[in-house]
Amino acid sequence: MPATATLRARDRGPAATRRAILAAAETLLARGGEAGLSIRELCARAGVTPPTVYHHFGDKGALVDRLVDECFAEFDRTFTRRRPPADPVEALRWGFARYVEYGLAHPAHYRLMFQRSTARRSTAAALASYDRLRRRVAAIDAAGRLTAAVEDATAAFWSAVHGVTSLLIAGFWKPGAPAVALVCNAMIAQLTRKEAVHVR
Amino acid sequence: MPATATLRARDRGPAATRRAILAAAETLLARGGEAGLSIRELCARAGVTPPTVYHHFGDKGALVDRLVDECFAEFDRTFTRRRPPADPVEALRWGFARYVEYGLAHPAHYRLMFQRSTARRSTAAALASYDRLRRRVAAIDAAGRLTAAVEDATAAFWSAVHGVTSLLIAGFWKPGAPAVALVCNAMIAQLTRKEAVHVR
DNA sequence: CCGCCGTTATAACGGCGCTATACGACGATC
DNA sequence: GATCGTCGTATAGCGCCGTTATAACGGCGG
Repeated sequence: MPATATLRARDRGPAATRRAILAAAETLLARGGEAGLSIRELCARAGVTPPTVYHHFGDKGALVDRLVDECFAEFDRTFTRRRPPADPVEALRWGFARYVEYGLAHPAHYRLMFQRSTARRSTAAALASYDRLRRRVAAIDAAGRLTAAVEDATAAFWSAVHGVTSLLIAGFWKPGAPAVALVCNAMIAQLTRKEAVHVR
Repeated sequence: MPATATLRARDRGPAATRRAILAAAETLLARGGEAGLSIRELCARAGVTPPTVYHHFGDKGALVDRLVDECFAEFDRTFTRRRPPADPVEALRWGFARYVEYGLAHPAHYRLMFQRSTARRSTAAALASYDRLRRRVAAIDAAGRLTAAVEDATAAFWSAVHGVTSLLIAGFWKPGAPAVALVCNAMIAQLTRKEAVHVR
């Protein structure tokens, strides 16, 4: 039993209550996906009653938005915990591997972040993540090794790695499937080159 | 007002009732996505009461399964309505365009077919669709123009085109975005070749 | 000490998926 | 032609959901 749930909300302070609610939401999401994320079940786990949740977050959608922000924070940590290779193309390949890893480790989180049915506006956290990919691609371009516009290549890379990740998560094939490497390698081979080309 | 809903179920026969239920389900899916697909709302539109639905389909999941089957039938029609180019590689490129077209025309259907949260077993209809793609890829291989194993290349092609389609549907970029063509072209350029290579 | 206001709780509303039960129509049986 | 079983459909209700009107609690400024 989590310690945060043993205390009633009254004896804990608003900030801790917010944290307990988000923590319970994350647990429920991890266990039962978006469908398993129920306000009432969440309240039982967090030692809180529904009006408290609505007081702090407004409605369920807003609560999920905050949860997605936390997911993106953890997603970012996946890329910053370890150092990428110095070579910009290898760094991109390394980033693809981390991306797929995150999806497989947190499938419910991934679905919420990238496949939410109700189209919400992209949060700042999501845009920041996308921008990190763009900077990686820009670094390849700066080295004279990108064969397309930075903006387009970034979108293409994300599309491809998102495609393999979502099908992996959906269970259409297994983690080590050759298709995963095939897609990543094909995109890198086609949109980058081995040697720098100096355009003046 | 649809004619099928003006009659009470009693005066219509079981087969027509089934059809009316599925038709109402499809309308609701198209209008409000999976979340808008409610049994009770569906009943109101089909002129039917809940036990009738459960008598015919078992539960909501099974009803959705049947609906997905119908989606795959329409999906198939997208590829058979028009003739693909004779060249096998161009036929694949043509198929990618039809695939993306279908996703953009029927986003809620697409999500249900390929992004359903509750992982159901793949239906025969879904496997048949995948097999059609595999045959297209096998035709490229038979022409000596595939640079990977048929199985792996098929999975890779699907991953890539699914990636662009789902991000298009999610609204992350617009239909004409360069990334779409970039991904499709990169995959084709990397996994096929222009001229046949005869390996004996 | 009083009153205010942010925070939390009680209890309820309407809608959901689903079902126990009962009723009606139709074909088989005598 | 009357009887009966069976299949299809309807009534009414259960337990869950997200959400909210209302009220009680408790720390803080007066």
